[in-house]
Amino acid sequence: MLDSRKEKILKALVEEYIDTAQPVGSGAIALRSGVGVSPATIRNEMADLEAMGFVEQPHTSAGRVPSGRGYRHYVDQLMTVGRPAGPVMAGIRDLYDDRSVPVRALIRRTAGVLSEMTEYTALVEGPQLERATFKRLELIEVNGDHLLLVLLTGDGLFETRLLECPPHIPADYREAMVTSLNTRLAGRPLGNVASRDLESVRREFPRAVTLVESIRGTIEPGDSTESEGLFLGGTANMLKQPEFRRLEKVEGLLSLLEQGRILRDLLAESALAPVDISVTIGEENRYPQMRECSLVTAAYQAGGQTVGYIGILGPCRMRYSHVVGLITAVKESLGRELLRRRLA
Amino acid sequence: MLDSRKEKILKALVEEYIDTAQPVGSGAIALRSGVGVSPATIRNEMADLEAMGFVEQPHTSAGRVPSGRGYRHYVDQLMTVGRPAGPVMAGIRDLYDDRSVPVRALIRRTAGVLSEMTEYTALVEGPQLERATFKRLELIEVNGDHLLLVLLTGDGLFETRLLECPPHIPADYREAMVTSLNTRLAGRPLGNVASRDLESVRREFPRAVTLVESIRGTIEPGDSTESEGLFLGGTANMLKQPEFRRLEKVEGLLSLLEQGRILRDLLAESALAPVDISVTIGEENRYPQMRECSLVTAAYQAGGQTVGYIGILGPCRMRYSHVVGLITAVKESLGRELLRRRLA
DNA sequence: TCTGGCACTCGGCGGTCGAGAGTGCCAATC
DNA sequence: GATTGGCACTCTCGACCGCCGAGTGCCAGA
Repeated sequence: MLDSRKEKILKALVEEYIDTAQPVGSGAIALRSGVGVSPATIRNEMADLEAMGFVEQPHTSAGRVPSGRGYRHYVDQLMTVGRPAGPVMAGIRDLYDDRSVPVRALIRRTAGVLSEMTEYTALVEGPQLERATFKRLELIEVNGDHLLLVLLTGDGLFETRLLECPPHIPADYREAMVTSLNTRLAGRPLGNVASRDLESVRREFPRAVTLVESIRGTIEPGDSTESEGLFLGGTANMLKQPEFRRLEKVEGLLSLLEQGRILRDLLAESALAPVDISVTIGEENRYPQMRECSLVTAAYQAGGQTVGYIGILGPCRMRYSHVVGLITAVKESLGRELLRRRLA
Repeated sequence: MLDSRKEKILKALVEEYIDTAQPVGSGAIALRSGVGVSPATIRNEMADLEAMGFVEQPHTSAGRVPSGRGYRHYVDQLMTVGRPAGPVMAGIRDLYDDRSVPVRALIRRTAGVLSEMTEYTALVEGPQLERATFKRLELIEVNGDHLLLVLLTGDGLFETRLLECPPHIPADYREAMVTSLNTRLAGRPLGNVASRDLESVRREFPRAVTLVESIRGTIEPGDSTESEGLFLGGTANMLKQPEFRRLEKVEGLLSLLEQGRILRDLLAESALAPVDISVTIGEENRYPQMRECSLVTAAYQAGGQTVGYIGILGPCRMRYSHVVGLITAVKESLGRELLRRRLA
């Protein structure tokens, strides 16, 4: 589609624009691209690129700016992604070397570090109950009328919830019920605990129906309208980008970032794509508030299973190659660490 | 200090400015204050108020704007705080009527609702381990080499942590150690678990020293650099305020809001004041990024004990009476709900 | 096919100007 | 003595204007 000189020019143009945030003129490209022709020739090529929809002119007699299509081509074909530099890799490793830090904190820190390293906004979702499998549950007596429910999952996560304990249930009756639940549900994905199983437990232990009901409420993930386990880092970084100097643009964006539910869907959805790292550019985004942004996402795995998602949100004029390299490194380290914590 | 007419004028001026965000002229006050004198008279009074430092003039021939001192006098002496309207109170009650929602989610929602109701930024800190007392701990065997530590506190909170289990400790030896810990620490504030007690347990059960060490790591609150349990709501609301139209002002502010540690200190510190509700206005704030903001804070109690803090951050031109009324209502409801959840 | 030259276009910047809002002061009035 | 209407003055803000510079498109020549 594009001959090699046009590719070089487009690449130089995108990278120059990423650096400067200013429309790029033919002179700058002549210097930077290394194609060795004069600005006049570049101008002709740029007119072609514009006709093909890869670049745009903010107004006559300004330089060119990459269009959505231009960024897309850059991301898909032109950019070269490298491994992050040594010190950066070291920083990522350091993040995960303290084994006593709880998973939550790990995820939170990951978001913080990613946002610092990129100067964009980072979104990291940690392991979620609804993607885990049931391993075992346990009820701990707290006092006469409260029980603490501890739910252990296959990947070493656990969830605890305080339950009101219906009176007059003997401890051994309760234990028997728990044992029954444990054998029936073992290995089940929590996303769809068959209500059939719960039903039979309920029938088997009629005196504990309300208790079973409470347990169901905990292990069946709710409407997930709460954004537990999703962490943002560097939301204020958006304000540093010159494209968001206009307040009205950034306001809608920041409001969107407060909607945990939407962000989670966004992450999960775009990371579904059959590629390692998914990049959604400008107008490709579903939400109008994000039309001037790009979102780079990836799922991370522990033991071959997706356990969470990572995303970086920045302006379309994002340092894609840097971000993609960084996410790749982080997703691997994070996955590895979670696998390491997985219980035998 | 101020005669009653000046007070009326100052009150009208502050309230008009809160409504309009524009410097207030003598005409507007003549209409609003109800003192029944002409604008010319008001002008004379305003000149006095300016000399006394209660109001300022952005430039000659503009209206007046309240100074920090003016706001202070308004908050301390002039404003009338009422109970929030019926529907608002109902909204607050609704927030807490579902007993199955975990405390974390309750706190998060509180922040969300407060920010919506005020259109400012809400900060809510939930009950913290370090302010709780030790009740009991329990170790649950997860598998051969992991234990789940469950720590119950006096106010019905609990904390769980996964520990690596040192090998070759018989279960009954471990249980004995737990029992010993439980009797020694019962009722202790977690903020300062005496290391003397831990020391004797360590001596008593020499084969479990590493385990005791892990437990100590959990129950002694860490450096609390993590901002667990602090929730923000409506940070994007700051951008709606006309005083933050200048990007550079809001950027530092939003960055500050990302520093959980600082916010927690701020909340705890300002809510220490010997009043129910503390108001910190503009220049009174320690951090320069907050010099154009006011912070209204309160501690909330359950059973006479402070368990957390609430704060509302907005522009100096804040609707103080509304905010104070709202915080009062919320802190009572929230405290009541947490007390209700407290274990017998 | 490439290049240098050249006329053209447009946004940004600084300066000027008039309108409008609100003041301070003064003399008259209650 | 307090209050008031009148009036000149000050200052901001938006509109308007012209200049400058960057960058283009096009063309003729290499």
